[in-house]
Amino acid sequence: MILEKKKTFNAFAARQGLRSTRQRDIILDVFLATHEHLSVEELYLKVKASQPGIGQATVYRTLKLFVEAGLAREMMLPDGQTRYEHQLVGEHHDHLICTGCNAIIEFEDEQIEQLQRDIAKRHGFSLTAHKMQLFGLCPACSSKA
Amino acid sequence: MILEKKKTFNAFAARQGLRSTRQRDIILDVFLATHEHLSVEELYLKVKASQPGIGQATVYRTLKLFVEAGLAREMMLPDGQTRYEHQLVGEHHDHLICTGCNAIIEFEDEQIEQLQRDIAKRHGFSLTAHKMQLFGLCPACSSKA
DNA sequence: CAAGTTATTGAAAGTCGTTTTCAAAAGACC
DNA sequence: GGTCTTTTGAAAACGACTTTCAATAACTTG
Ligand SMILES: [Mn+2]
Ligand SMILES: [Mn+2]
Ligand SMILES: [Zn+2]
Ligand SMILES: [Zn+2]
Repeated sequence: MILEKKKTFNAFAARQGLRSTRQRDIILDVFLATHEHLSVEELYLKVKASQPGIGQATVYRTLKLFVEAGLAREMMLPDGQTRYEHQLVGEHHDHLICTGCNAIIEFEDEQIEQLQRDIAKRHGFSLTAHKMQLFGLCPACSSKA
Repeated sequence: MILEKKKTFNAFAARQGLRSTRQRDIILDVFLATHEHLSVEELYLKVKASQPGIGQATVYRTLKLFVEAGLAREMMLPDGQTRYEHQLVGEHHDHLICTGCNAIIEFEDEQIEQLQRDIAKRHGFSLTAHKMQLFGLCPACSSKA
């Protein structure tokens, strides 16, 4: 699975005439080893553990390549940092976010997706993407408050 | 209606012990005269037309007060600028955005809202807010492409 | 309404995430 | 290896916003 994603990226790189570098390999390994919604800074710190000399700019640049290659998705939470998460082909989910502890729960709701398509259609729009985030307090944070 | 909103703000200001200033009056007037989703910069330029000496920081500060007072809502589009729009008590809408011409269409969908509440409930969350934006091409932009 | 107190203001500096610049280093191809 | 390009890291630049601070304006009180 991880191997498959590496192949996806290598194929993308070849297609784009990108060179294969040690830095991109490490960043890809670190990214694929995570299962969260990490900010560039967080990723950068993890990457530096494997390879101290690596530059922040390279991490920024490389994550954008992952998005182009289709294996990462960019997301913005209200904290003003861009975060990246794995993107599986043909899959999509939205987020339920605890404003107390920043926990993120992923969900899919085909009914909502359909209603969204209906709304777009009603206005003659050709829909290309959407963003939906629900904010509240998770059970633990609710009981604390 | 505009008068009523001014009263809302004055009541808020009184409650908070805020002073009534010429700057806040002008910014409120300009804000209430708009019907779009304006960035701070756009608002600032409009405000400067009425009152050239006014500072950008004052516009930033004042718009936050409007949000606290409940008469404005803050929104973020992917362009990285905070925008403000009118907020009517008890009303809510989401946005359908054309990525071609940046047109914004507002919509409400009680079915989706209900499904969102269901999702939150299913995860034991107490929902406090949500953000939903649909992206695509409006009819005009679709036909161009 | 003058004096005293405190909030507000505008300009400029600071912050923070991100992007760009640029010279050195590394990859690709011969 | 030699040549041509891409990539890299450090540092500077950027852009939206926030903070600082001294001057000014709004209330309060006598
Ligand atoms: Mn996710
Ligand atoms: Mn709106
Ligand atoms: Zn929580
Ligand atoms: Zn359009």
